[in-house]
Amino acid sequence: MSTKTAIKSQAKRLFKEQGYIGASMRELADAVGIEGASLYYHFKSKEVLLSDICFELSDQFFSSLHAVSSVGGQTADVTLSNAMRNHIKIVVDNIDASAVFVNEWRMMSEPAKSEFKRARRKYEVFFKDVIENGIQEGTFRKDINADLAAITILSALNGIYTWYNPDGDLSVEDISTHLENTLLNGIKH
Amino acid sequence: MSTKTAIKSQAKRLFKEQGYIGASMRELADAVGIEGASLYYHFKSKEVLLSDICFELSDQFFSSLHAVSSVGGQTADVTLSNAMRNHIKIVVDNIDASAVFVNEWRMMSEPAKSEFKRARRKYEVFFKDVIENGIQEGTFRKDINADLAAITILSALNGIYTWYNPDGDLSVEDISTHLENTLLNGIKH
DNA sequence: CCTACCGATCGGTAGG
DNA sequence: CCTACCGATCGGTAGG
Repeated sequence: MSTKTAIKSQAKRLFKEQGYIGASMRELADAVGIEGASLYYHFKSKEVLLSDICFELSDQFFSSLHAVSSVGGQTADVTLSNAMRNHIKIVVDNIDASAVFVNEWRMMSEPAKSEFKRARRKYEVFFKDVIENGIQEGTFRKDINADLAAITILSALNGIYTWYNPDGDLSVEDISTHLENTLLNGIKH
Repeated sequence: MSTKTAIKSQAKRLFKEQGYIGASMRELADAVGIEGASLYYHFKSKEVLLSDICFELSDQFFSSLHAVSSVGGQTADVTLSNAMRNHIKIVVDNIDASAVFVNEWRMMSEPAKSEFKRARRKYEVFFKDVIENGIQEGTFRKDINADLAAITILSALNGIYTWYNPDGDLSVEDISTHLENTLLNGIKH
């Protein structure tokens, strides 16, 4: 693993554990095994490190949507289920980066911050549109607010990083099945 | 409003906007209209401010549970619905504090941090127990994982602070109805 | 609640 | 990738 990759990897962990501002560049350098000043050979600033981490994950989320929407002729519930499962897998495979993505993006300055917000909104709108299609198809109930449902679902999926234990006995498959069930079918009989 | 109350109120806003570590005591003092050093007359340290904010909201959540469980003879779906609605109202009425509660509690040091985690887990377990009761009653489906469902529901409810707009056209009642519907009944027909 | 102050630490740069 | 360094800012205290 290159030094640059090692820096990014440790940055994800430290930004998650102590927050972007709480984690110092010296501490990061220590974790990697170099001097503080040497970090600036690899990254122009602390903030570039933050935006790299956030947009790297954002790109993964959009790749997933691209894969999901390139499969045509599915009913909305299948499309939504696929998008959710992909999202869950990305979060579980990138727990530290997900925490940064969810919590620390606000610390970016402009114009990166606005770009990030636009991307995140676009992602939410994809989910909203799938749900709206499902309502028109008759797959989903017509009394639901598609935008609110999309945000609710994504909140629950993004929350996974707060409780997921990589050493626990829940597989990605288990989590996907249960969350999909709860959010799409509800818990009532 | 007393100075102490004003400090806490501004601290909620600043901790939300800039994170606990990113918000400085000088900035907080400016927002209140006093000198930085004067804050220490009202609060022993920055961290006491943080834990006060977190535990104040935690207390509100537990008061709500107490009210919910003192009403006996309800089926689990009604109990869960009441607990969810109360939770949503507390979040919406305390948007800034909710952001701190969800994101910044990790910055507390021991023993407050462990105490906070225990309280939060106890709260989750209440939800889990209600769901388990509902499964045994036959109110809820028996193939759901009660603990996972509880955490999923609370993730979605806690996420409200990230998108709720106090000046928007969604009332607390609207939000409660839609989220309850989505999470308890699912979005499928 | 203020003035005056302090040691510690921060992100970042110069020059090699 | 390191040594040496810098201005700025931090949370907090002393004494009034």
